[in-house]
Amino acid sequence: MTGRPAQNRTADAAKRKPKFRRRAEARPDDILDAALKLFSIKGFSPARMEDVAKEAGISKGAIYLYFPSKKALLEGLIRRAVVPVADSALQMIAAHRGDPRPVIRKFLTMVAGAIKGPDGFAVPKLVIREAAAVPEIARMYREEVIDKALPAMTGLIAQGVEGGYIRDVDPELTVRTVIGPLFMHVLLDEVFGIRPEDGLAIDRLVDNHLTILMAGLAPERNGAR
Amino acid sequence: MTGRPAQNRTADAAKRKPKFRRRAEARPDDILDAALKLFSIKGFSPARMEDVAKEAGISKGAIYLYFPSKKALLEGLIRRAVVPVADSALQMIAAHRGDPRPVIRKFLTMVAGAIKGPDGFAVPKLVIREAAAVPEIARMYREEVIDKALPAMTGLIAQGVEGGYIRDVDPELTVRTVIGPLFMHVLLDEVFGIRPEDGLAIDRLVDNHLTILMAGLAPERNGAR
Amino acid sequence: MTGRPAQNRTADAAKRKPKFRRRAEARPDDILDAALKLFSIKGFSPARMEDVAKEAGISKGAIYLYFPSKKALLEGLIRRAVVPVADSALQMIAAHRGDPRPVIRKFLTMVAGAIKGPDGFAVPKLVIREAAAVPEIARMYREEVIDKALPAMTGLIAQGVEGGYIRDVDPELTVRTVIGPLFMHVLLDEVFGIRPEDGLAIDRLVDNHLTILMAGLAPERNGAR
Amino acid sequence: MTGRPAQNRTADAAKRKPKFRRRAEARPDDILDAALKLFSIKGFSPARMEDVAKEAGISKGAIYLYFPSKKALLEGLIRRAVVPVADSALQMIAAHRGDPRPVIRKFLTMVAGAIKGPDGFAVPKLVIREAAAVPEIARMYREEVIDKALPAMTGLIAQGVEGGYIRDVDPELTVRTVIGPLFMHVLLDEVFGIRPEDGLAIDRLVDNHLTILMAGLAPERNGAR
DNA sequence: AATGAATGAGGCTTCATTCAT
DNA sequence: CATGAATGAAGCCTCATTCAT
Repeated sequence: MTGRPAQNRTADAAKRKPKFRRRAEARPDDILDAALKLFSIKGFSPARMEDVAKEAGISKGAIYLYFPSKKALLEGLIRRAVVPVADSALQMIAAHRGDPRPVIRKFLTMVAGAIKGPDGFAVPKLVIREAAAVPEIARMYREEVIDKALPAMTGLIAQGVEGGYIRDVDPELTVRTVIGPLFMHVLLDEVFGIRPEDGLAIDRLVDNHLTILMAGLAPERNGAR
Repeated sequence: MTGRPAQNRTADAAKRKPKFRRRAEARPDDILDAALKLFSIKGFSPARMEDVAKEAGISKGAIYLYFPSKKALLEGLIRRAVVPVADSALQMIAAHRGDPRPVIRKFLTMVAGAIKGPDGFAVPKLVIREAAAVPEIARMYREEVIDKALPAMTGLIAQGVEGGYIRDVDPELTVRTVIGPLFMHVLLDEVFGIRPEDGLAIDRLVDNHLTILMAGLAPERNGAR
Repeated sequence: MTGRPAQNRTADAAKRKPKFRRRAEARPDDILDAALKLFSIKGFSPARMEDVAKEAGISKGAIYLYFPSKKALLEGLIRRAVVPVADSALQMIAAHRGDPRPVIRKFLTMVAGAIKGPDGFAVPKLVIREAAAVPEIARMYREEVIDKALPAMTGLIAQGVEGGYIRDVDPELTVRTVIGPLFMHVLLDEVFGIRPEDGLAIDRLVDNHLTILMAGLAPERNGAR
Repeated sequence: MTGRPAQNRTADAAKRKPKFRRRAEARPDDILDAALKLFSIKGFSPARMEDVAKEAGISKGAIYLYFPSKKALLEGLIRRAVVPVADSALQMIAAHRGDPRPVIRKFLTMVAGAIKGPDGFAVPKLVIREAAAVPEIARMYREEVIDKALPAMTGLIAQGVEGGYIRDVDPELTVRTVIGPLFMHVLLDEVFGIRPEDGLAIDRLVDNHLTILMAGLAPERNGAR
């Protein structure tokens, strides 16, 4: 759950290519954009440095002016995407008091928004794919994203249970129920191309999920079950 | 959501190797076991045929007696895992009439059981990883698993809504809410090593999720919303 | 001072090449022969593995079946050449008692013989060239050859001085006078193509050198100097 | 046997670099100094132009303002070192009449002096290393140094023999006996780090060698041998 | 004149695949 | 059937050289 703006410098670079030599400016970012694209399409290992270079509008060797190795490219990719997440959304959650359900609603909406953009899910998907082979990126992503987001949500739910806003559930496991559906929705789309007829429909997904979730988390009326 | 019955011949083969010449039958399955293991650990592309051979207790060349290429190994892997799923569980679902919620409960429990075993999630994870690079396996898995399971569940929910057993939700999207949490739970475990303190706890996860889910799907008491 | 027989398997291999695949036998030695040749001609760094392979009559990849890297090839080269030297000639020297001058004569003749063959000096020359860049080979050659030969000669001379067979010289430095000329002779030939009109004439060189050396080492007649 | 007068501007340049922009003159010499240092340490081929530039305190591109290629750098190096030798010492030798042994003594002392300085042997060693790969430098060094020094010494000895100052030896081969030990001494030091306990001790080496050499060259007393 | 970013040919090494045994 | 030596295409990375600034 991250995403990155990724300005399309790539296209511009391609146009300027006719010139024999080019000049510096935002090269590392261009390269990371290109790498993200190709690693996403072909996977880290099969993607060729030459293709990344071409996509970035530079030469093979130029990449090594900014990144010492292919693996460093991957790590740089994750690192760049991971930084902004850290503090932005989570303050809101951790600081909350009172009924946590509006916060949950806001959180899911926010995540949905981040994912909707083009390649909004590219980095997480890449992490999932390559985590087994490149443990560093799994660790980095875990430490910077998961280990911050998950406890925040868990705490929010725990506090909701204590405050009587939420039925007596296991907070740690309930987090899966909260975000799992959103995750699954995107994965079905990204991996198998499975999506509702009217496009990604991520807003409708969140709405539908929230309807069920809120009812499901609501404290039992009297004691019925 | 599959798993592979394929008994762990791998380990046995390795043990017997030094002694007796390996048995002549069941070779392809041994190879697929080895391939699954190595593709899971290192990824498809970085895994070497030689390692697969060693893991299977045979020679490099012997693999090619049964599989024409590395890619065929991957496809064979998916195909093997995919076949049994097809018909087993889904009949139950498609055939159902009446309150669908017990079926949902049974379904999730069943899937949880399949995943719990060692490498019960290996194949789906492999599909997720390699789908972008090897479209064939994405297609195959989609056609054989997803396109059977998803509509079955969707129909079950739709019918539940019609029958008044389930609140008025979008069946297609609700499927994500039903199975997403289970999926997320396993992925957190497999990719990041994140799991509850008492182990995978997949049964507790299902219990907790079902509690929320059933309450969330229950028809509104009178008509409020 | 070493040399190696180096049977010309190379040529034969070339003839057999028309066959698509070849069989194993003395492959590592063939490869070392080829490597020695090419490293000698072009130097270690500029020599290409592909050329070594071609010279050896095999494919690029086949080299790596026997040697893990280019550097290992160089080290293997030195190691192979170095082993035989160790014990052969030096026993004679170390064991000697009495007038050492006949032994010196024998020693120089022996070394001259070893050098005379084709490429008899190839390995030492390679060591000299690459020692600065690949310290391992310098160390290996030093430990296996120099550190055995030099002390043996030094001891021989020291004992000759003590026994009154040799004038009062510094044994450690005199070793340079004993073998330096032979060394210089070969180097002039190998590096600059400078040799007497009648070919390498190494026997004549030794004769001439011995004449001077023996007179030079002889104890002073009465006491003059 | 040469050495290079070229004052060690290298070290100075490095020190001044951070402060003032470097002086505009004498750049080529700085570059050659840097090149000599790096070629000596790593060898011609492995040494990188960038490192040479850094060592010289200038930029990569600046080298190409003075030398058209890496090879030209090597050749320039040799050429610079070679010029002074040509005329200086050899006049003395060629012009000599009478007993040549004092001249030999003077010559060896002179060469020893040239070698003693830091890197006094760097160029010859470089020539030896790269001669096989870059024939131009071998030829140049030969023509400018060897072909001048060797015949001069040969002639000196020949004349000594004719004049009865030296025993009846082959002048061409005797040259090896005269200078070989000095050469060997330095090579043992430079290549293998082998030197007498009290340092290079090149003066003692020359003394010891001369003792033997003079006695060895002296005409036979009456006829004994 | 000087810089150093950029290029791209080329080298080492890997590994899927073949095939002689 | 099985083996594993051998092949050779291909990938990562280096670095001499160029040239826009």
